[in-house]
Amino acid sequence: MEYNYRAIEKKWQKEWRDSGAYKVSNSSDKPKFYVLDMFPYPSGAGLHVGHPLGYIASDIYARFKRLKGYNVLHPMGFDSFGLPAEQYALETGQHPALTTEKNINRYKEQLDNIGFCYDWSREVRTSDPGYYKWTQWFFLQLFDSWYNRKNQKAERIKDLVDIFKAEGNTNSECPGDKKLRFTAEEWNGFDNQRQQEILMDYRLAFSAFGEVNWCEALGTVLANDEVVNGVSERGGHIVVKKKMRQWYLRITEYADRLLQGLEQVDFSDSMKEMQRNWIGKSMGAEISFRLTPGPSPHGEGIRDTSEEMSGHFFKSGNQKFWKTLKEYGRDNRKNATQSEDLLWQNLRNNQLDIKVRRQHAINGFIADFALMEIKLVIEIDGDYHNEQEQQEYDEARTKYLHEFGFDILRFTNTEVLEQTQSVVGTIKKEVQTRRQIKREAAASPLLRKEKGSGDEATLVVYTTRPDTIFGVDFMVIAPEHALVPKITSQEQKPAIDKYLDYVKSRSERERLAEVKSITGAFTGAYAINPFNGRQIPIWISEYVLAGYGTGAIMAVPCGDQRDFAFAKHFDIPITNIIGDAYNGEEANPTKDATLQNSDFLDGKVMRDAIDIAIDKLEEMGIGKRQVNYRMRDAGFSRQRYWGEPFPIVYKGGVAFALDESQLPVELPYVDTYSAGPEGEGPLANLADWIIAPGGGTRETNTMPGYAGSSWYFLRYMDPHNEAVFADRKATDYWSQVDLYIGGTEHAVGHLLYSRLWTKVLFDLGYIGFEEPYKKLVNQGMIGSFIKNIYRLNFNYKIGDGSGMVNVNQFIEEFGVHPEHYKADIPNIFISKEIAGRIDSNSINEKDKRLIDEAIEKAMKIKENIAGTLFFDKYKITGIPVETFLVEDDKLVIESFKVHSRLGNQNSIFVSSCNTFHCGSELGKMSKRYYNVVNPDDIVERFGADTFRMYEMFLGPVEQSKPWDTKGIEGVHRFLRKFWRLFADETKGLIVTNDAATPAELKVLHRTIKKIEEDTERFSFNTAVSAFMVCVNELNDLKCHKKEVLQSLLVLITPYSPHIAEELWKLLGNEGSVLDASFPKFEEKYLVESSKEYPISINGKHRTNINIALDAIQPVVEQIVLSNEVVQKWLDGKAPKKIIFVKGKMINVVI
RNA sequence: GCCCGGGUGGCGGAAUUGGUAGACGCAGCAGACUCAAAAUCUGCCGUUCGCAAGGAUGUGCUGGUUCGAUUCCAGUCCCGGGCACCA
Repeated sequence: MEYNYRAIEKKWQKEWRDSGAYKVSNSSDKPKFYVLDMFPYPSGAGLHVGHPLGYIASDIYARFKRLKGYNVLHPMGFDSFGLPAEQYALETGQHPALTTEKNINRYKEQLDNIGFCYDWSREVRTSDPGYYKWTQWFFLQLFDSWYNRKNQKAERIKDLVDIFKAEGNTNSECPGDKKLRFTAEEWNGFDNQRQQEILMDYRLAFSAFGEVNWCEALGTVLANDEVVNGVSERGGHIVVKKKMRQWYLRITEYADRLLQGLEQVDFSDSMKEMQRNWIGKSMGAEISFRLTPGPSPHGEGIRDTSEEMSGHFFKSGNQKFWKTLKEYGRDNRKNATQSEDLLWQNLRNNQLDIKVRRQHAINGFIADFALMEIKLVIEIDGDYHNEQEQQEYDEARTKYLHEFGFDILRFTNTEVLEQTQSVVGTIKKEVQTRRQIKREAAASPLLRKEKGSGDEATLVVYTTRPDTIFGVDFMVIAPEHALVPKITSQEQKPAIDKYLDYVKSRSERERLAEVKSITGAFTGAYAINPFNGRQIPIWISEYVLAGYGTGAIMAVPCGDQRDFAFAKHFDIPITNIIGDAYNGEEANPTKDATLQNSDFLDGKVMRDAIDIAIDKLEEMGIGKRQVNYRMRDAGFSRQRYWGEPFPIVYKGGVAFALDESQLPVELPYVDTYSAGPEGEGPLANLADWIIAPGGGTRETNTMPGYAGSSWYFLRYMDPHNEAVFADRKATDYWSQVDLYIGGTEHAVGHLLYSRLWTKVLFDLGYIGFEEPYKKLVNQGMIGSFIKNIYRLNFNYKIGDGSGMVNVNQFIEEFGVHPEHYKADIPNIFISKEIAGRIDSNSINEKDKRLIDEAIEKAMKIKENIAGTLFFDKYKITGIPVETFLVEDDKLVIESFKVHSRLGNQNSIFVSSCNTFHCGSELGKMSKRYYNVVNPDDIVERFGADTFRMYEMFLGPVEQSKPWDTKGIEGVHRFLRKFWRLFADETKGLIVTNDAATPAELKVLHRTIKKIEEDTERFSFNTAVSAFMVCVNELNDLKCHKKEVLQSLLVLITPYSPHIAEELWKLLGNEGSVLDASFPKFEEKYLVESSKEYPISINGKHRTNINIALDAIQPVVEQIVLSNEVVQKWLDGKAPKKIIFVKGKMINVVI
């Protein structure tokens, strides 16, 4: 009875399919376990051996959990919307629906060959209308939600509208347009269109104008991947930025929760780190700097900061006036009005649990009362000015205080005098609300300022190092910064304009490419250091990005390398604030130096000074703690065909959601895939479809690839439900994915988006959990060697040789690319050794002679073929050669001539020895390297069980490693050996019912323990090796006992299910081994009475002695010392010390 | 540049808390069976000295802690992955 794996595997795969062995129920007494693979995009190339690595790992784990008594959900599906199918359609005219269907069928066939335990009845495809109906539905939920920062969760738009009706947006900042402020009255006065526009600035799915890569020549928008060095990857056409209306997901609102959620999930450190980097949270401060006057090109300039105005309205940028101001405040306090005094009596001494200052100077103003902590000013409108004048002052003052983040509460004299308690109550309430907001703001992206903004009088910078404020030698703002035209001085205008032209001429790619070049221009304007009044020049430079922070930085050259380089390049004097820690040669970004030349921070360690500095800035009202995120809102529309249509119609320019009952919006059939008239997606060409039945025009963008994959794990739970995306009972039962396996390439994209969707669904009450994936395991890539052959460069002239052939002409003439040209051109191939010498310019005479001879030979052959041939002497090109034509880096020349796309009978090989070597380097498995190994071939040769075990045996799942088909023999031999424990070729089944010996039981239970532990911690490679050890030992013991073997069979089922099932049946068992229960490990079989102790002398292992495990130290010492090896090493001396670690080892120190 | 991994035989890799480094497999060498091949089985297999017994040395490199370090600490080099004028 032979191990006929082909027959066995086919038989059981059919059996499992017919009996529905892997069908999973949503109701079970067993505990649930959800094992999920990242579903594949079904590409035309099919699977290669790298793909199933993760699938095998998850399959093993799923089967293991099933044996352990869990109800296991282990589904599979297809991420079937995507660009490649559309690209293919564009090239061949085949509809993506057809090619996708074809590819999926091939994938399923390949997957079934490997024997996975998927419940195919739960298969999902993102391109199915029954599936994307719900993707569209999710989009509508996002569209109909906003993020309530107070409650830190998504809420419905109608609740937001209620708030606006009642109080406007005074208590919540608008995330879309941070400057937008309106009252309830104003809101109610807006027309519907205006209201919808405002709501769009709050929606979690919103539309806005964004830049896309527009390629005029191709008439389409390109993904970032498709753009290389500013031109299209295909064809090399110019690509420009074009503004288009796009959909976005407001993921930035969830930045903090996405960050915090990482604490609750079991992802690898590097994975978490990648997500943290992506979110890019940094803590720092925003600091407002006053500007000194600089004559503007328009002659307006900035208002003179030393200007003094009448009344108690002051503006001052320098200390002299600050002082004057303070004196003025003191005077006012002495001459307070009656109402001021009355209110003061009610506010002083922390009566409202907050410190209130009276007649306090804030940035050039004297406020009647100032509550610095919450940035609130209380003013009592007196009656000693005429009304007109008073209003002007108030207006100006309000404006300026707003600029510094203060709000003003106004009361009249009469109010204060007559309704004192009501006034105090109002203040009290305001204090509470503002404190609450402040708390939230500290924990959310709320406080982010509008990018690139700034106002005329101040420059707001973001810094993580406010402690270095005395080391600021210049400011740098982004060239796109709104302040640039306003502050540029007359003299500097030409230089700035020139620089701006230069920046415009550079594509984003270029700006990013030349990281180290230093460019910039001086604006002629100065900012004022608020602490020492120093004038700081303001520069612009492309190294400061408009999109991050405030688009402006304070440059501290002694502490930041880029700032340092900039200062050196433009000869800006450098202030040293860290003494010896700065050597003048390079910046020192330390946080541990002690500050000098830093006024009130002198002597402080920088790390501690950060908080002190911010406190001071806050107290002065010119700075605040600020959290910044690198993450941007996620673009959610594509100008493509093969994706989910949006359930959106436009009426009068306003986007409206379709009603749920109108879903799905099915993707209409098209026969051309070219872009719409304005570069929209192909859907824009369908004049009929665009007109929506209920009026209005449809959105012609489609959703991106990650739309469908953001929630697919939920659909598996209840895949055929037509009423909801999944029944709440089903999502409550299956809940989080317990184990998610997939590649690192989705670390930030897919994982972040699906975490976002899950959080939104949770907030809206649709599901009961907030994180989709409890544990994530990343499988490594399986690489493959790329074998390179080196060809002597040549040119081939057609016909009479009147012109050299360029590639396009060649293709026209011969119908193939020259590289694939199989005709009789006598190509000359150079062996790796000589090629290496050519590359390193150390080519010797012999090499030259060999090559010259080859050329001569080629020329002779050439006489028989048309055209003219030229060789480029001693210049070579490495070309990937089909790996199956190379053995141990040696080219199989005869096969090459026949089977390679590069070879023909005239091929000439130049080598300095008998064999012809190719180059070899580790790389990706890819069609274009001709190194793809197809799992079907491996399964055909060795069987699915061997393939599964070998993939696991290669090394840890998480690790990347090269594929080597040779090694698979070992695993195959192991399975045959395993089979022979049960059956003999001639005698048939040889399993006996004899009782197992202690030695056999020991082997078995040691294996049970090892397999259980290793499987549980995803150490599948060591588990396979444990099986090998076990089989070797049972073989040595000649053990064929059912008692032992049957348990072993269950153990190995997850790894090699087919052979296990077959032998299970042969042993006469009823039912399937899939439903057996995992053998129970029993310690008692492993208990030993003695141990072969390793004996070390001075830490070096010398011998082993068998000693009883319960022996106590004195006895052990005696035994050890009497040992002859130990005696020899002691050489008559007495040991200094004997270290005895019970059950481990003994070390004698001499 | 920053962040995260990782460096162990000819190769893939093992050593779970500091305790016999190199499990298991591949490749290689020697042998058995065979007319032969395949298949199978046995032995050897880090380097080095030695006929052997046995010794020296050895986990990228340099130091340190320890009775004892692949494992812990400091520094350094190299490789892989991610991010990148991010203030």
